[in-house]
Amino acid sequence: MASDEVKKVSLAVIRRLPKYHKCLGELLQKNVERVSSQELGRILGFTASQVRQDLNNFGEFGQQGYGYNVEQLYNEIAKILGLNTEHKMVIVGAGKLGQALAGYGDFERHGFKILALFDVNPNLIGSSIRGVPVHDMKDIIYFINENEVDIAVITVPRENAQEVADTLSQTLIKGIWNFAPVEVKAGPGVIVENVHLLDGLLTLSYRMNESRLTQKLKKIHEE
Amino acid sequence: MASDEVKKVSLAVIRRLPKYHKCLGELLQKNVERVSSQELGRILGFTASQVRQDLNNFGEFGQQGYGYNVEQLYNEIAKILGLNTEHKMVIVGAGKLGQALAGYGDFERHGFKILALFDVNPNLIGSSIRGVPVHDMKDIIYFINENEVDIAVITVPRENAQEVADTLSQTLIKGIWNFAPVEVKAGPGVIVENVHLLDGLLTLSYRMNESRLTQKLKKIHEE
DNA sequence: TAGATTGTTAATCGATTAACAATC
DNA sequence: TAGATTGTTAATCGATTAACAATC
Repeated sequence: MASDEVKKVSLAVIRRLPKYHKCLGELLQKNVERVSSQELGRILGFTASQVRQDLNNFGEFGQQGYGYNVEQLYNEIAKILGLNTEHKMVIVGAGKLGQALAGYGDFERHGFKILALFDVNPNLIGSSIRGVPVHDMKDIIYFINENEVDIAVITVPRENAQEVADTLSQTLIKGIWNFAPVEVKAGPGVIVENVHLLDGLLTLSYRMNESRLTQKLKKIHEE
Repeated sequence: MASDEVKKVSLAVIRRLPKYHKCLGELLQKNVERVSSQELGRILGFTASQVRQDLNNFGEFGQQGYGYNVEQLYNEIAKILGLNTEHKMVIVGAGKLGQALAGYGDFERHGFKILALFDVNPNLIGSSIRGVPVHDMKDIIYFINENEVDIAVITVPRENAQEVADTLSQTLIKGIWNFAPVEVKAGPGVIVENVHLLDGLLTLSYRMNESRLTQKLKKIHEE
């Protein structure tokens, strides 16, 4: 049964797809018509070889002697990323972070439409943030199922994050994007992407620390 | 000159360090005294072998027949991550995201002290957000140098991000944590960590799309 | 001492890079 | 046609896993 063996695409490749997508979008903006794997690699800091290997995971998008058509490749990658259909999102937690994400235009621009925020705070319920209404947390299950919401963003405090994920797992939601600093689990068929903001800061701190040490070592050596 | 060859630690290892740190912190909280590489790996989803390899990049922290002392290892990793000294941060951009980060307790808890927010908006300048004052962007160079600020967080709109990074490069700042959706560059000696929020969302979208396709394929096959 | 578990070397696996025939 | 650049196979490189002697 070799025919339906799904060639698993590695996470490393997947995490590069948004970079290609963004870069091609910028080229498109500049009215660039075609691009070679070499040029694309140069811009992104990848080798031409890697660019070709990456893209060939998904199909043959190029043409020998020509390269890749920017618009076509942009659209192909959008399709691979699932950006050809509009996604409907809700944000759970209407605190500062929830509000920040609700106002972040980049999401809408890529077809992620934010329908509502949800919160338990009666002072927030009924208000609206940059045109996005804040609803009562009590109504979330009904709302998600009724509006065929795809993706829920969790921006509640750590203590409540798993509980929210459990509630969401009872709905028709397909993806959870979690900003609370815990690894939340969801029901089967629900894809979870955990964001670890602190990790990025600690990595920065490590690199600052390391560069300081390296400089110190250099100095010692020069003496 | 083999003696000062710095064995470069791979990025993959570095990005795991915050996970070890967090996990050990939780074990410490639970008063667990010792932990084996096997147990630590089990919790984090790594192999015991990988745990030992990772840690041995930085020293010999364990003891045969015993494992690792939780508190000691926690402190060692904190030191490696540069968490033994307090870091001073400022946030550039007092919009919703800047405000959200200013109120995020996890940073302080790990020794990252937020001294101030900076903005150009006269309505915000002079106010304070959860005890953190908002200053005029004009004063940022003086403030950073005077207060020996380590790290600057950029939460301004994309258009202004590089300009802010250029300004910061004129100061004694050591690290930049950039949330604007552009890859900012900084002067020599300044470490930059770019956060790509949208990338995470696109990766989630890809995985949702992929799982949908996989299920479709399965169905076709079953028929 | 005996059992456990490390640090470390060797084997395996996977991802990146190089090379080149195919072809536009 | 000649030049360019792909898709793809082979070679290399690096990271993960396995194995085991050292030792607490």
